[in-house]
Amino acid sequence: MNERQKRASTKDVAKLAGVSLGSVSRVINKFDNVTPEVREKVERAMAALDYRLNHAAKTLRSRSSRTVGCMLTDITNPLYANLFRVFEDKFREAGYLVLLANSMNKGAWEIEILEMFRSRGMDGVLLAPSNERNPQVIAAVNQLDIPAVIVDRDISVQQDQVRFDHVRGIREAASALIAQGHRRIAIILSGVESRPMRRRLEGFRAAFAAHGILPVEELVVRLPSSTENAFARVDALLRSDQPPTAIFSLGTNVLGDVLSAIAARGLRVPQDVSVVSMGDPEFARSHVPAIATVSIDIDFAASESARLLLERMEGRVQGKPRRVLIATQFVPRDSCAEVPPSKTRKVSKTR
Amino acid sequence: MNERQKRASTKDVAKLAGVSLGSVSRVINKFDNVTPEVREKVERAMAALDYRLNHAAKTLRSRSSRTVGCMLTDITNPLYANLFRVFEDKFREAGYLVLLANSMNKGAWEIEILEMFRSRGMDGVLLAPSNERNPQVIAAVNQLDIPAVIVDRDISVQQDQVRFDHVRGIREAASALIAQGHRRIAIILSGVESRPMRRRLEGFRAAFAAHGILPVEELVVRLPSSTENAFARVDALLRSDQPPTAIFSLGTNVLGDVLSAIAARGLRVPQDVSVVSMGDPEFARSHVPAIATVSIDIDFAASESARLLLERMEGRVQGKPRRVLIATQFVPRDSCAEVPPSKTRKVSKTR
DNA sequence: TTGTAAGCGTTATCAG
DNA sequence: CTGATAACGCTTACAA
Repeated sequence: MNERQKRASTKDVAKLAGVSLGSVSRVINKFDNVTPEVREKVERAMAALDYRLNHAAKTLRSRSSRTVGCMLTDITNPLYANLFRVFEDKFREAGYLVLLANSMNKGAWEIEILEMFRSRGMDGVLLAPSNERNPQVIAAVNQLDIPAVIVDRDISVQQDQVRFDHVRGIREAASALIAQGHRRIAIILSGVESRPMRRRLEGFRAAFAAHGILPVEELVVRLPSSTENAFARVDALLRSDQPPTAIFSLGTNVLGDVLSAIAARGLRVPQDVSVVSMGDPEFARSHVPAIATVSIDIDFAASESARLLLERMEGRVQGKPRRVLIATQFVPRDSCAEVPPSKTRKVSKTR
Repeated sequence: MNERQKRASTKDVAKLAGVSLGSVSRVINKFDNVTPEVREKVERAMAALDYRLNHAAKTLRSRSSRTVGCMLTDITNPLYANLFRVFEDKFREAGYLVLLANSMNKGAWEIEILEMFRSRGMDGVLLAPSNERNPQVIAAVNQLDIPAVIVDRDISVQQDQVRFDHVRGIREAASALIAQGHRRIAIILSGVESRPMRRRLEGFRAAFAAHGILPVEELVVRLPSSTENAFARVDALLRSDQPPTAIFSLGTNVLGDVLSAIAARGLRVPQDVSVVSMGDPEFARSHVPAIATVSIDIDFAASESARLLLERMEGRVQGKPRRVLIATQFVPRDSCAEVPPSKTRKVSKTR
């Protein structure tokens, strides 16, 4: 790095340009009431001194950091990574910076992060607290005195919220499978107990209920962490006496594991096992056979969150919390088919 | 959110506690020379007023933001997401916050981000500029007057650098395949032209050179973006008159596509096609057959970067730039096998 | 339109 | 060990 010579301040610029501090500030902030001559003198001086605005001073004085905080569970989850990127883009356009903090599912960290957001003077925050049932976390969220938006959580707080209608998409998908004769349907859920997991299971059960039957509880698999490998679990299901005839792959990175486990046992999709995935990645579309999915428009969730938050931050909206519910949709594809007759009989025998 | 009552300052705390401003500051910063009584009075007052440190004021006065910047191409790339997370952890331990900025491969943004880092008073920065050949970006990096570490770039600047020895791992892997009789080896590279891509190709060519032969240029596939789907490209290769007998899958998300394309054509790994992947994800290990990989210890790169940067920031190290080269290694697994005799003949005919 | 000066909330430097 | 006071670099009234 270069020798660290003292950075030029507005005062230095004013002196060199032969104008006052106020004029420099007006030029920096693009005020109208500045004569072209003054503006040019200031700009010349700024260039000559390689002047940079000191953001801390600006924040201190103007009481706005032009920064928003973004608290997620874990950015290595591609869903969150996408959410962040779109959110960052929207705010960049609006002249804000986004500060990312990963809570890694730890309640204590979530509280710490919220403290930090306050201390650092965030103008607004986006929150996806994983500990949505932790009273201390809820209290900390409620005590926030800055605009906030909560993403896809069942948490009862006085802030704007954006949620996915997970139930509907999964219900549609499960219904379709049931209509195709499937009864032994496995569902692989990943991540900690939280809204997405809960709602997906709810939709799953609702589909069975609508057909007057019950899901097979042994086929409900909860992976403790979203990084956990699903291969062994799926493999075990497939080895059992009564293997599933269809599998919901609802974790972030589990589709590959599921397909790999199916192939490893010499089974075929969809002839032996039907598969439904989540989030509609490119991979699912190009796979042969194409994998049916429950689509989740994470980009839309991100931009809606950004919109709600910006409206609050800019004072364009006040009053009671708003709720946005984003639809999810079943996208049927070749990976789902009728249950093979032999398997149907086998199942009917046991019921 | 709650009603926004004016936040308490150190002055308020001092008044309520009946001590001076200086004493409050000493308590906050955990100085030794404070009597227990004073400390307790201050702490009580802070609690009563729900006092929060104003970070902007602290930064302005102390000339340290206790924040480091992290400029990456795109956090949705899992490799970068992991890098960030480990980096963030290390700095959190040291009492710093990490500010993430995605440059999305845009040179103009990279320059803008560097400006922003300066303006916001970063104490240090980690950079992985995608435009490593862009003179303006290089100039901007060189002009930084804060400690910096560059990650895995071929860029000639006066800063500490951490790099992977991509060449070696790929060379080992390619040599192993060549030794198994493979000649038509495809290599799928993703992302923009940059060090990782360049070096991997270099290692690939080096292995052929060592055996006195040349790679088949038509089998070198460059995917323009790291999000681009590789299925169609691999499918096209496999359909050709002279399909590859082995495939290097060196992009971040391409392994799934490669396996899927192979399976879609009814081919088997490794009997028909050998496969080598990159980065050693869990998925590769549990897949049947297990996928050979060129391992890349991204966590180690992140912690080494953090170490180098912290040493500079804390002034423990001065002087000329340091270079860390991190080994990559070929991990052979079942996905690689001898070329089937029929295919060997086919190739030998054409040479 | 421009200049002047106060003050944002902290830390740092002195005396006491 | 504690208190008073001057910065830090900027914005923002208000006065000229």
